[in-house]
Amino acid sequence: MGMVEKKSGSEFSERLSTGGFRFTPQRQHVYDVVMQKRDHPTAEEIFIRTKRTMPEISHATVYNCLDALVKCGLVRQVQLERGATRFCPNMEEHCHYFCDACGEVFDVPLQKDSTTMPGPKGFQVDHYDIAVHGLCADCAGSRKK
Amino acid sequence: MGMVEKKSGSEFSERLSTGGFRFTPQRQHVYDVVMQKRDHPTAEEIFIRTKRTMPEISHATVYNCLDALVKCGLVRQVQLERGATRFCPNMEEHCHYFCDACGEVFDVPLQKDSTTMPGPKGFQVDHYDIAVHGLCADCAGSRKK
DNA sequence: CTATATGCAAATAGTTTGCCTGTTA
DNA sequence: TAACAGGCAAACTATTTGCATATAG
Repeated sequence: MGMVEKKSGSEFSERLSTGGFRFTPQRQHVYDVVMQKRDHPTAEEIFIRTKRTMPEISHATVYNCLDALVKCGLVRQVQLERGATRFCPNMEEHCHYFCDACGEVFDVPLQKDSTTMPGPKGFQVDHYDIAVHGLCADCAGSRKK
Repeated sequence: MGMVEKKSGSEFSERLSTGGFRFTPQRQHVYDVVMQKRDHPTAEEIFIRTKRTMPEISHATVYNCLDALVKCGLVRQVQLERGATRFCPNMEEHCHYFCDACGEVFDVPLQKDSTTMPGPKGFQVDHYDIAVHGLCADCAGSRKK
């Protein structure tokens, strides 16, 4: 489930150059790291994971890579709470159920259609960012006690 | 339009105590400041505005007040981009159209119904947080040139 | 060969914390 | 008169920037 499909090497660099960016091994590594685990890591977490296979990578480069990947539509960026931005490998239209107690994030695919609200005149929509806040089953359960 | 209705003094302190908080003049001031202008200020901006009528207020207190107000359902907190959290006086169900170019925020009321997607089993929804990213009319226009 | 990207370190937000004093209920 | 809230400054976390070097196209 969930079309978290990693782009092949050639499609990856094509996407980069279409976006006006060069291919670099750092960008490839950061991309690989984000696609590898289907969670919602912060830049710091991605930095740590990337260092495992590329110890010389720097903080600034990770931010730079992530920005490039976001601009090319290869990963998504989400703000679920105060503090660190998270990154998401799932480029399918979906929303995030976020547990305010434990921080767990669940991707839920979005059925088309529902998004037919008229916005401000002339607003050119790029993408939707839908988060549902609350308590996950585990946390809701343990609060009842 | 937009039910941005400021609570009366007594209703305000009642809301606070229901949430387990005490009434303080600082909380009142911060609340007044947020309700006064229908925009989406950051904590820093609220700090600056509050200082005008209450020069001795501190940074930490503004954060504390805002947290209390959010927990009591008196203001909303939104994360629209990397960086500072913004606060919103509009407690009506609505979504935010956010211009990625100039940072302008537009509130758009949400018609009920549309939100009938099944989430993760047992997830206890508290609230929805819907942002629409893109370019406002002005910014979309000036890019065409 | 040249624009773009990297690495490093320092700078800058944004937010939180600790500690002591003041105030609310 | 407790428990909670405020003020201040320092600590922390997240992100950005400047600059010299390296590298992709």
